[in-house]
Amino acid sequence: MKYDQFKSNFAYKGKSVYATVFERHNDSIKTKKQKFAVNNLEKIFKATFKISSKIGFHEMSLRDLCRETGLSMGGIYSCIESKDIIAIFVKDLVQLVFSEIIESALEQDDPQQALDDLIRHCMYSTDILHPWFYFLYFETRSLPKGHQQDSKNIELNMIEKIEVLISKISPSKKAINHRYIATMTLAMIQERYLKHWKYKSDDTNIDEHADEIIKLVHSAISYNS
Amino acid sequence: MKYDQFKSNFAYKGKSVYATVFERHNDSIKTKKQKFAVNNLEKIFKATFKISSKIGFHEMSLRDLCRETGLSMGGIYSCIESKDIIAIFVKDLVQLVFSEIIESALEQDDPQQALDDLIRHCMYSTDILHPWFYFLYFETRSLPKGHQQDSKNIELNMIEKIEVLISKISPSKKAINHRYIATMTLAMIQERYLKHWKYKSDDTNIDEHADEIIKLVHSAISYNS
DNA sequence: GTCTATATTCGGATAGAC
DNA sequence: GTCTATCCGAATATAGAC
Repeated sequence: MKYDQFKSNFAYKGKSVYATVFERHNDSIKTKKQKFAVNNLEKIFKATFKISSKIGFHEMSLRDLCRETGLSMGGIYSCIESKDIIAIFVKDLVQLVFSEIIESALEQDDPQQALDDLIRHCMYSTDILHPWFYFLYFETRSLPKGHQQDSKNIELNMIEKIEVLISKISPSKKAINHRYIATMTLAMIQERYLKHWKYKSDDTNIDEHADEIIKLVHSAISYNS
Repeated sequence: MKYDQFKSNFAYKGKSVYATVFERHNDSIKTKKQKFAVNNLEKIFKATFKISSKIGFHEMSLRDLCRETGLSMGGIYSCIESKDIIAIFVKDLVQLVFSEIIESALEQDDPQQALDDLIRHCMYSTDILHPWFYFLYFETRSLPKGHQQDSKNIELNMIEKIEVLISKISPSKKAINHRYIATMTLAMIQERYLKHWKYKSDDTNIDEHADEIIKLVHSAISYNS
């Protein structure tokens, strides 16, 4: 399944992301009407990602956020109970998306196909939800203490799943350590969304990029000497 | 040249890093006696790295810095003219170290050996100066606008040099794009110092880790199909 | 060269009108 | 549900004593 097809089936694109956030956290959101809340959440997240990507989450003041969203302080606080909770909502959504990607890729029996799908779907979802994944990576330190380990576990869990698949593909020990290949696979996937500025003007599209990563992983798995 | 030998020849370890900072920036440092300045710079940088790695540079207040260094506000400001300049000094040192690593590795004629050395020396120097490189990666956004591009250029320059070496090793076009392999090589090097928390309790030492990266790069260069 | 004390600005958060 | 006005603590930076 290539990018276009993946995207058309993807549950978290457009407005539906904010609806998901609202449904998962409506206990802490003062505004109870979904229509109002989703509309403001969209403004708040888009503005947060825009400003934070330039200067960082902590340096972004709520007055910056008012200016960018067009909302007032009161309007902001009707959707979020504190500044911190914006980052927590992001972590929660990223966690949800990755867990669904993993679950879906592991449904099939062929480990080779499962690995390729996992790599592809990670790349596609981190592209569609780029600001969310980018934010979480760079702002994990801004999360309240209890949530920071969650963020690291999202990554460790993904590496573990990749490692298991590699070991199924190549049961005998090869030249390059499997855990190590798994770690590097994720690092290569992250490279694209973390260094977005490198790829904006690039002619390599995301399908080709995924192909290159998959080839590189295959070459590492089968490497001898 | 393995880690221990590299480290014993390395110019920027221990106190000499702070002496380098002082020499390169003494025009903006009020304290003119090297002995005093170097001593305080050491305290300031160590404290900055410790606090920033946990909560981020912007969230670190100068009062935090006073507490951690044992210096007063006046003592801090005798060595740095503003908070921002701490980050600028870091960028400057990282730039210096990488440019010397590149220059030294490219002195030899064999491109295969030069590439292996470049990878190894990047890994070793980013390990020895871990807090400096880690800080620059995560705090590039905290740099004053004019300095942010410098930071990105350090990375782009390294990738370019790696790409040239790969193309010398493998002049004919192979299955995986050379620019792409170069980009991934740097991403793999960075993986270790960016996710330090993964490797603290790991039994893989840095020489073995460098070996694995070099094997993986070789496998990518020679991959067919 | 280093300290304490202070000026001044700006942050997150809230109360109450509409 | 959204706005304006305001509280209060904390931030960077400086002035002047020692």
